Amino acid sequence: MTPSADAPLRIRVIVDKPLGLLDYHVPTSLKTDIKIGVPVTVPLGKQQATGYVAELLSPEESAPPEDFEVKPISAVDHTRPSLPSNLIELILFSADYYAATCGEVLHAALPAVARATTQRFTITPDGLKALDTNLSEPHQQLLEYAKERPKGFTLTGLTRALQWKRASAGSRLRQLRAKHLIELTGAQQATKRKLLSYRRLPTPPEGTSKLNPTSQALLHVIPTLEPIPATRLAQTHPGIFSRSRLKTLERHGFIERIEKAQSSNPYDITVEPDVPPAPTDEQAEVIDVLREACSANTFKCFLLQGVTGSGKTEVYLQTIERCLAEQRSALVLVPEIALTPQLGGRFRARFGNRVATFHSGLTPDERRHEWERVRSGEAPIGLGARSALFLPLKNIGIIIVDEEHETSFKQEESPRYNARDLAVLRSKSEGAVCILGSATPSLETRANADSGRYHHLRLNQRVFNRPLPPVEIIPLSTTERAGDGIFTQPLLDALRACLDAGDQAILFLNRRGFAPYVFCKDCGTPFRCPDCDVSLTLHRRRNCLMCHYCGFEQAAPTTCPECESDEVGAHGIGTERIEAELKTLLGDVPTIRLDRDTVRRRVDLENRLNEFREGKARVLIGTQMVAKGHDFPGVTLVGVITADTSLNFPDFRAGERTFQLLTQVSGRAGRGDKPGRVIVQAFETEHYAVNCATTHNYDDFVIKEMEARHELRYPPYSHLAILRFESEEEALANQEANEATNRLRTRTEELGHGVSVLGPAPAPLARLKGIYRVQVLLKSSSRRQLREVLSAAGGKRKSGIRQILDVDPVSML
DNA sequence: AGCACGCCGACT
DNA sequence: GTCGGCGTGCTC
Repeated sequence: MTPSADAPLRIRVIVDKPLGLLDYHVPTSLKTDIKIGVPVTVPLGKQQATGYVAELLSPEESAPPEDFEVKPISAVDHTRPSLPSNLIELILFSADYYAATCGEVLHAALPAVARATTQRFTITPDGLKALDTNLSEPHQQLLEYAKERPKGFTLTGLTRALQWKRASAGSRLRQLRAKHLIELTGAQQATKRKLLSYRRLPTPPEGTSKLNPTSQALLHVIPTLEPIPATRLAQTHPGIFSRSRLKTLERHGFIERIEKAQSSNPYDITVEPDVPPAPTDEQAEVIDVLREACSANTFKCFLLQGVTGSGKTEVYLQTIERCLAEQRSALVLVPEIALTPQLGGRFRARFGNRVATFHSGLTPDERRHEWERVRSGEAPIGLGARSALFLPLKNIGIIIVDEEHETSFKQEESPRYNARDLAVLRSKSEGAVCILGSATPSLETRANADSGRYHHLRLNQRVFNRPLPPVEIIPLSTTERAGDGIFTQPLLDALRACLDAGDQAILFLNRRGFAPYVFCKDCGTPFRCPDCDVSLTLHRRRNCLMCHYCGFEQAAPTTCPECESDEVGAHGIGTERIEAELKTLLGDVPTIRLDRDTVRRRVDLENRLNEFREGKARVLIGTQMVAKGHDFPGVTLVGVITADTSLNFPDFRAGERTFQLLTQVSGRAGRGDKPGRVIVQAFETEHYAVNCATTHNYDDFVIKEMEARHELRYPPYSHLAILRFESEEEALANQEANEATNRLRTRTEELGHGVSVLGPAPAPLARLKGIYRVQVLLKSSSRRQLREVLSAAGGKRKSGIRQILDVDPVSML
């Protein structure tokens, strides 16, 4: 029975604040507009907040509450788009599952697009007069800042510029506003600017010769077909770009200005349409199965396990094609690091502007435009990292998670969601097909495939039947070393042979800097980070010691601060040291180093990888950055300097990570016409994570690793949650952790549940950025029981301490 | 997140 | 004595 038209309507709203659902009632006049997903403006304390309708309560459910007053919503916000109800549902579920507020999830889900408006402030005439009067120093600074910005400024901008805490910046702003020295001038969307794009006109006007050479050059980098945004031109051709030059070109009729960008993904604007290649027999079989599942219109989850180079992307493309043909949309999630224009390029080549891509290189304008293209249905394919999970797609037919084992799908701040797991859930609630793709599936996913919950598909052959490269394993403990001991003789010989043959090589070590341990040779004192529980790494190029966790930096010492000895030693190997040693051993072989020290932004990575691909260097030295997804046809040798660096991490997934990394990096060899070769140096040559990677034997690895997990009751044989307490005061952190543990233990006993409460214990990184970290680990074979126990976790809020709940953690550190 | 309330030190 | 700084708590 439908509620009568005059019955009071009560709703629950997700506001764009870190809060839970809030109740409001709807004035009769607004009733007809109210549906799930509709944007509304609501009174919240003294202010107006923006939010979305999440629930319509039936009259029976909406008994007037005792403890608060239900206010009416102010208005339906017609300036912002509605969200599809399936997205609202996903947000509510995620908040509940990961113990976050739905406001936080909303915030993470919407790219500053349909979100709240940013308030802009300006100085008033009174404010200008008040400068240099007897105001407090911070107030003076604030007014100075405001004076410089007649167009207005935001709280965030102010906070950043003056390096204040947000809270104090806010209260100072409020104080000045109360005195009418600052006023609120607008609450428009922060990015109101139009995206200016330019297109070269096919018929140039008379008198081309009048242009100076620079303008000529600029003219020629402007495409004739698709307009290119001015911002992009500025980035790609900083030498010849200038705003006035563009204006001149426009005035003389060489180019035209387009205000609303037609192609919103200027990043890879020059992609040529491709023709789907004929799939291999193996691919064809898999594509058939997946297409059939898509046409069935019901939820089904697949694990697509394909060795590196087996052509998973082509399988995705051809399966999506079927979905689109059936008028359904597609969502593709890729790990952060793989978010290269390359993959986006392949999708755009196949599907043109039906793809909306999201990566960190987009400006807010572009991001917002892509989001709107998805929402309006113009782009039925959404491609992006983690947060793309929340794209407002309607009628989803397929969700693909590529490299599903990657840990970057898990957000390491609240809301601590795992996009891979939520992808499966979203597929289920949409009746869509889900594909989890990987060469080395996570143990969790593998277990689901083994149990039959997921359907297991395999691609065992590389395209063109290229063999996987043979892997030789060299024991570091017994093999003769060359030079200062980084290279064993066999690896050095292989490297020389590779270079002599005119080929390229990759050297991999998962550790940057020169040496990870620095100490006094006389008294043995190690150099440690003053704020973290880790040792400092020597960076020789920058001549400093660095903490890789907090960024602390100090000049490289020449004497020991304890005993004043001038014998300071450095132990261990980092990528920087490999580069130096290579110079010693091989002379002037051109090398490229790839790690966080040499690659700051995505474009750096792209540029360096391109340089290497084009043969500008012979050896590529790097951390895990070199391991992921790039094709280097010229590479015939991959050398792993120390395979077991990541094996000794105090995390039960250390073995899995090591295996995955080794498999990935091995896959870089032999991707061209020449066969490849991989040499792995290791201390623990007998460890199965090393062993199985060298024999390309995922299945054996899984058997061994599953045994270990089973024995210790770790996932996939249990579900985990970590409750962590962080405080500058060690005692406080311990005390809170103890109290919480007692509450949790009492609860488990009361409920008679099979939930283990382990700890409290210092986190593996017991101190980080000056904060002590104590944690409790909860294990249970039943998710439901785990959740029930966790409900006892919440103590009362206390100052000086932060409590973090991490459901399904991917990192124990 | 923002905003108000309420408690402590440097000024009239 | 008050002003104004920042810590704590609440928002349907």
